[in-house]
Amino acid sequence: MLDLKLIREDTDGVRAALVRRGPDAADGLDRVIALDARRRELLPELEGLRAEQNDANSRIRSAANADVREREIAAMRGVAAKAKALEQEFGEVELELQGALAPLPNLPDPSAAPGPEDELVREVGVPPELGFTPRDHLELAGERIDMDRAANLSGTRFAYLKGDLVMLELALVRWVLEKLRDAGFEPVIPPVLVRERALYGTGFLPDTEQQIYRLPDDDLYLVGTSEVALASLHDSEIIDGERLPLRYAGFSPCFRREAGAAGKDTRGMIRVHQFDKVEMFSFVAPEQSVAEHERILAIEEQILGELELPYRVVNIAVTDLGNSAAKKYDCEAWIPSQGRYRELTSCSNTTDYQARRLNIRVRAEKRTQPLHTLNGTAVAVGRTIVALLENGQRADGGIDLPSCLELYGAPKALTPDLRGIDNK
RNA sequence: GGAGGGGUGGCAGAGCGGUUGAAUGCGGUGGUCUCGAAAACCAUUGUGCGUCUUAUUGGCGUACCGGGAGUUCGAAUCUCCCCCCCUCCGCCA
Repeated sequence: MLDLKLIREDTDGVRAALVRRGPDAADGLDRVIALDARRRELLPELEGLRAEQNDANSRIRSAANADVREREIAAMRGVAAKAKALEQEFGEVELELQGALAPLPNLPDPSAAPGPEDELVREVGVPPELGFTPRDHLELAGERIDMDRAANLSGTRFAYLKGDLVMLELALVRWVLEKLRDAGFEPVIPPVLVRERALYGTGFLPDTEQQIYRLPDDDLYLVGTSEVALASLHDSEIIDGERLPLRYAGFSPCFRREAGAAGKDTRGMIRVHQFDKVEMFSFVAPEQSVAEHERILAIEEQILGELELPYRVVNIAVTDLGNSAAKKYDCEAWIPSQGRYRELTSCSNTTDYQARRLNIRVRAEKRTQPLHTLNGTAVAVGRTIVALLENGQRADGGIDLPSCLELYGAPKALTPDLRGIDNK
C-alpha cells in the first residue's frame, strides 16, 4: 500500500517512480487521486453533521421538559437522515479508494536495476571443471527422487524424496536454523493455511492470485512462502522502537500452482508445486531497512559459500519486481546440467508497503509510523539439493557433499545410483 | 461435529440506550519527599482521520469498547451476520 499523503503531496514523484516499473504501472494513479479528493470533500461535511448531532444530543439529554425534548428530537430527524445518506456515499468512495490503491505496486528504490536486464552484482566461486558430461540431479539421485510415482499420486511437478536425501534435507534445515538463530533470527514454524488478509497484507493479493492454492470450502489459502505468515506475526501492532529489529526464521512447506509456467523447467525439481524452505523475515525501523537488506544478502551469500556452491548475485530489474518489493537481489547458483546460473535464493526490501497494509507501526520519539519489512530465502531445500547434487558429482556418479552438513547428520558423500545412471 | 459461556483501553475488570474515550485497580511516564532508593502522595497516561497554528511533545472537530450491517434524535449498551476465545460431549495425529 502506498502512502496516500505522499501521493497527494508529490504526485509527480510517485508517478515517475511507478513508471520505472513499466509504462502502465501508474495507470491507477489518477483514479486514486480523484477518489481521494472526493473523500476529502465529503469528510468535513459529514463530520460537521456529526458535530451538530453531538451538540443536539447533549441538549436532549438535559432537556428541561418533555416538550422541549420532543421539539429537539423532531428537529434532529432531518439531520440524522442527511448524515446517513452522506455516510453511505462516503463509505462507497472510501471502498473504491481502497480498491484503487491496493493494486498499486511499491515505489522502486532508486538503486533497483533499471532493466530490462537484471544487473550483475558479483560472481563468487567458479563452476566446477568436471571433465565429463554432467548428469542432471534426477540421474544422479536415481530412486532417491521419484517424480514418476509422485506424478501418479499428485500430478506433474511433485516429488517423492527418499533415503539419504531426506537426511540431507533435515541436515540442511537444522544447520541453517542454528546459523540464523545465532544471527538473531528466532526460529518459527508457522501455519501454512492462512486467511485472505495475510496474502493481501503481504501484497500477494491482488497480484498473484493465479499462483496461489485456495481452499474454497474453508476460505483458506496455502502459502507460497512463510513470509506470508511471518509478516502477519505482528499484524496491527505498534512496536516500541527499542524492540526493533525483530528477526524471524520461518521453516515451512511452500505451495505454488505454477500456472503460466507451462513448459518451463518441466524436468526435475527446479520448479515444483511443493517444497520446503527456511525464510528470513525482519521488522526494522524505516532508516534501517537498506542496511538490513545488505545484511540478509550477506547471510544468503555466506550460506551458499559454506555449501561450496558457485553463485552470482544479481540486482533484479525494476520491471521484474513483485508488487511489494522496492528492491530485490537474487542469488543464483551454477547448475552444471543446464550450464547456467539458476535462482536459489532471493531477498527483498519491501519498505513500508506490507507494514502499511498490515498496519504494523513503530513508535519512536513519541511518533508512530509504518515500519519496514524485509524477507529473504535462507535455504529453498529442493533447489539447494539440486545444486548440491549436480555440483558435487563425480565421474562415477557419486556425489561429494559439503563438510558443513556432516555434524547435522548428512552423509559425507552419496553413492552412485546405478539404476538411475543406466536409465539415462 | 453437538451444547453452552464470553470478547471493553498495555494488563485486570466495571458499565448493558443519553455529560462514557469509557469507573476502579495494576502497569508506564513526569513530579514532590529522600544523601540515594523504596514506600507514600500529586499529576499524566491510546490510535486513526480532518482542520488550524504549517517549529512543534500543540489547539479544535470527528471516529474507534472483536469486525460488518441495522434500529434510534442518540448505541460499548438493543437486533442480525461474520471472526475469535473458553467449558463440556464426540472424534483424532
